[in-house]
Amino acid sequence: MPKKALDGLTESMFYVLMALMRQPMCGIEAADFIQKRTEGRVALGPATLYTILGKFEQVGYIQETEVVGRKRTYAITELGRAAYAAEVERLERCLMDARREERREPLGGEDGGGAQTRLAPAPVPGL
Amino acid sequence: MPKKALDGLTESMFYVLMALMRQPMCGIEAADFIQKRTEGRVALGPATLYTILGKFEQVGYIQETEVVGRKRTYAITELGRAAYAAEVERLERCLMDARREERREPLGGEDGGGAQTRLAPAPVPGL
DNA sequence: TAGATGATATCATAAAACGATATTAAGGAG
DNA sequence: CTCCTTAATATCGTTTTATGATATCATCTA
Repeated sequence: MPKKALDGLTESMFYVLMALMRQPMCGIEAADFIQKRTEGRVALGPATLYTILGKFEQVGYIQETEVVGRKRTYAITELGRAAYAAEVERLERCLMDARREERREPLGGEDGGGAQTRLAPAPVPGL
Repeated sequence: MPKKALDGLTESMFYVLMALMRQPMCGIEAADFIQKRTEGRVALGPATLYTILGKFEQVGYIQETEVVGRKRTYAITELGRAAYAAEVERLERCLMDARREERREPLGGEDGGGAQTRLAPAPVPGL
């Protein structure tokens, strides 16, 4: 979700935080965790992985806690936990909205008198 | 999610499809719908909106069904419905993984004998 | 001294987001 | 018909993220 940085995480970012929620670990360990937790569905290459770790350290979502040789261990911060929680909520809201649509729940807009979406002819299934 | 185009929709894209799932409509109507359905949480500007509509028409997620003056009405296609359904599933999987983590469910990796994630000291809450 | 291995770092390119601004069509007032 | 307003779409330019490929660097082993 470009432009408004980190307002709404990408899937990769979300899983990186999830990994560090579990326990402090290094980049490779996080990538391994993600692959296992998602059963292979999500797999981060090194570029994506370290780009995200760098960004997260910059903004204070994670913190380096140990360096052994080249291996850097990161722990999630309070700010990072908050971002993770916010992201869970965002995902839940998306799904909630989807379910509301399935039920064709009416919209609750400010005014309610919008010009258009008054539930018309019904979606042509033939397309 | 750049690079691998449209593999995993962005939030904006997801809601555009949701709008057209409801009924065929034009860009502005979709934007209005989104703002109402999300209670203002998601608001697309014209640039984002028409970029997405253009892209979606290119890849066949939507189809122009009517042009009245400058107003173009779009309908979702079968391909678009499939993409929407896939996205719902992706979101559900993300949340499922998050819930599994909360419960500290063990990972079910191919081998199970990964080097690291053996659930260690417990996440330091002090950070 | 190599060489293998584990881990991180960077480059270059593509995709997406989005504010700002421009363009265009239709309809109404005079 | 001409001018103005309004609704709707289109495009520019910049920022942010994603990612394959490749490079670097530390540690261990022989």
